[in-house]
Amino acid sequence: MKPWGAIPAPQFNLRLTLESGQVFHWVPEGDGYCGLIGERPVRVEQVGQELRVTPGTEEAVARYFALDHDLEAICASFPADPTMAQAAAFCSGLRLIRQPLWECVATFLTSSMKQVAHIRQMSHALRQRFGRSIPGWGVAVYPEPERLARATEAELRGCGLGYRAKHLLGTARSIAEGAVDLEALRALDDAEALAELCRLPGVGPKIANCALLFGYERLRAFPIDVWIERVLRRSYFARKRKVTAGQLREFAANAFGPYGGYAQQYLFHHARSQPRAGGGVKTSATRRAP
DNA sequence: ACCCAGGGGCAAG
DNA sequence: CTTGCCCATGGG
Repeated sequence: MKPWGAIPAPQFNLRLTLESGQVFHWVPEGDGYCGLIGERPVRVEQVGQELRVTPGTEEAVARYFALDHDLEAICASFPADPTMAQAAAFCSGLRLIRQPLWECVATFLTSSMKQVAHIRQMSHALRQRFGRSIPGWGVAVYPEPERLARATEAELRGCGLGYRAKHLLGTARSIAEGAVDLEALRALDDAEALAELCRLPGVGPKIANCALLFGYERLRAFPIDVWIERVLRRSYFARKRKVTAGQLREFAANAFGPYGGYAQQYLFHHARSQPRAGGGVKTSATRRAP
């Protein structure tokens, strides 16, 4: 009997998906990754068009990595332009992960102004310090809002959060005391859910859209950060001088269709993987030219 | 609408 | 080793 469960995974690229800035707690191990899906420890490795996973986690893994998303239909819905085509080709097999809500909101809250390496460090520090640890497993469960609500700002700063400590504490308390109910937001439309998320301290339009996209599976959500802003200005507003944030938002909402979030993720990851584009090199996959 | 604090890893000097 | 870059949110 095989020591793993097998899942067919056509049109899927595990490495690309896990290293595209969606989640920050998976640890490379051998030719695969160890991590958690919610509270469940999982090891996953891709061999060709098959995933080999911890036995019993097949269903959770398939759902987490959204293997049911129809990538062909999604890519076919994108606007037909060279920028989009290049990004889609570069990101072939990249899927949007279905993340647990609280973990998603909290992690993206801490991501503001931070590079991937540091977001990863903060995530692991918070997990180790406040989360339930699993014997024999290198990654601990992300701490519940109730647990973080009992922490002090100084303790959170001790996890490397800096000024984000205050925001995470405030947000954890809002949720722990029921001022905002993340589960209940599932019933709202995109705009209403966005507004509710923005009530949380440290959560603005960018992070709220990340939560909509990665947590609530609102595949139209289009988070705009400076990387995406550069792509949009360069590729879609090349002739215009003054383009306001509002114009960019409006354009993004209309031009990329029902799967705009996928388009955004592909444009984002492609842009960040270009060597020295815009000065900062951020992803672990990028390397400087010799 | 504009301006700037804030924080620490990391690349560059 | 030291300097400067990164770049979301909130508050003035």
